[in-house]
Amino acid sequence: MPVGSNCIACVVRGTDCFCSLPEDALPALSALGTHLHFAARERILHEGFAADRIFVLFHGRIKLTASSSEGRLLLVRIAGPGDVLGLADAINHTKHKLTAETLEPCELKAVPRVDFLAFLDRVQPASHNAVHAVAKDYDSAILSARRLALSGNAAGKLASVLIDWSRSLKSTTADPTAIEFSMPLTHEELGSMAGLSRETVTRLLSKFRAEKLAEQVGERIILYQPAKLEALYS
Amino acid sequence: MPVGSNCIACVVRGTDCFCSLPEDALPALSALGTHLHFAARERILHEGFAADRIFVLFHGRIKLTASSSEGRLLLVRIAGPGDVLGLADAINHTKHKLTAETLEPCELKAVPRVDFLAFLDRVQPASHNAVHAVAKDYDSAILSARRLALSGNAAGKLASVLIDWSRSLKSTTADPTAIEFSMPLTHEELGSMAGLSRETVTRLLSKFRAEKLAEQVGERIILYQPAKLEALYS
DNA sequence: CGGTTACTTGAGTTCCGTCAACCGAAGTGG
DNA sequence: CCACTTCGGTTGACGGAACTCAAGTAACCG
Repeated sequence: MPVGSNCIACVVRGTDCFCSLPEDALPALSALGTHLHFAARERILHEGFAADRIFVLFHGRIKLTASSSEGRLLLVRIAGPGDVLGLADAINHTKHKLTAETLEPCELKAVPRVDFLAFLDRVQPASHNAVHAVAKDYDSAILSARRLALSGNAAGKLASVLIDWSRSLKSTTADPTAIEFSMPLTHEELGSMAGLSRETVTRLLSKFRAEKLAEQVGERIILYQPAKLEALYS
Repeated sequence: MPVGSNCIACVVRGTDCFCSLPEDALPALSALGTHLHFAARERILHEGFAADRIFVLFHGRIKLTASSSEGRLLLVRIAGPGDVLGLADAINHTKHKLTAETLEPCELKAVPRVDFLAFLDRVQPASHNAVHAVAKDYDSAILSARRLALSGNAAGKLASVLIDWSRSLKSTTADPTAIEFSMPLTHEELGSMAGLSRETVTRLLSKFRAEKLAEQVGERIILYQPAKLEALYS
């Protein structure tokens, strides 16, 4: 029973996870909200809609995007187990700034906004986790902005996406050797992370392969020379 | 004595201000840290350095920027009275992601990280304000990212900067008439907010003036037709 | 097998960054 | 007071990087 509606027995908890709470506070978290299941490609949050509840993600990955009225898309972050969705906007009582869509079947818990705020007031250490969770959203937003503004050219932007993604997986100190990981995104989605068109992503990945910098095999990415990729932006 | 080292008598407090605390919690805030004065163009925080203290801004404006090693610059936000600087990174104990530089002479209070964390634990309602403050940083980061990624062309990006700035001043519902406000930024700085070159900003402002959309007079900006400007992005 | 979705590659075009020259205002120092 | 510098703004010319359009391929699934 690794993951489930029972927060007390759940093993997802890590330093970076919202559910990391003192033992005696877990029952209160566990009692909150209702457990839900979503299929792949379903929308959880809708940009522009009122933030009347938050979601805690147990299992699966969810992409968070901003969109323009012309259909242009920006992929800000991929959320994983232990992440909270819609927290900042629930606390400020503002409208959602991002749309959330499952990439695969997902398990999550929905908590009405008012219940969650009451929980934060009641269980003191949970405030820590809330700040931490918002700070995590902040980090990814800053990372997106940096990438879009500071990476000189298209190659730099794409390299930045790949490197940042690899960093988000393991916190090992910069290793000079190859890194391989799963990245279940289409070129279109990669493009919307880097602010590039689908075609440009394809062309650049071909170029990276030709130069032995990185390669895409199925849904796995291999970075042969992370250092050289990093040198593309700076 | 409108603004000073005495938090209890200070009038800056507003809904969006970190210093908005219950009466009985103000003395604790007031007792924290040391009061400092900075001249214009001084650096308060340095990107990449350890976040060992936070700053509360009393008076003056401060620009928050990210920079690439090649000298490219992104201006993320202008902080004003009541804002907290470096909060997210202090809480996560990560390095600063932005550089802070005064635009004009500033009064602020420096609080060592550990003292501030202790304060958050001790004074419960302060956690609310902390989340709120981080959420504010989050908002501006998202706004930057949106602008850079979703505004189709240069005109849209610049229009987005102007409109967002005007929105940050007054929360009046969208008024169709002209808006005038002070914007003490050079074209260079405007460019680094929009991800544009200095020359492009000049050209676009000339174009906006010719089309009676907006005008820059000294350090004041007048938006004659906010609606048409908004139509340039979206 | 048809249909869909994603990827690939080429050709044409446009937008904006860069380079360059110039101007006016403000500040500096003798 | 005036020469000098600096900074910010303005405008023109040019070129290149990336977007768009288009056509075709590959993989997958009913």
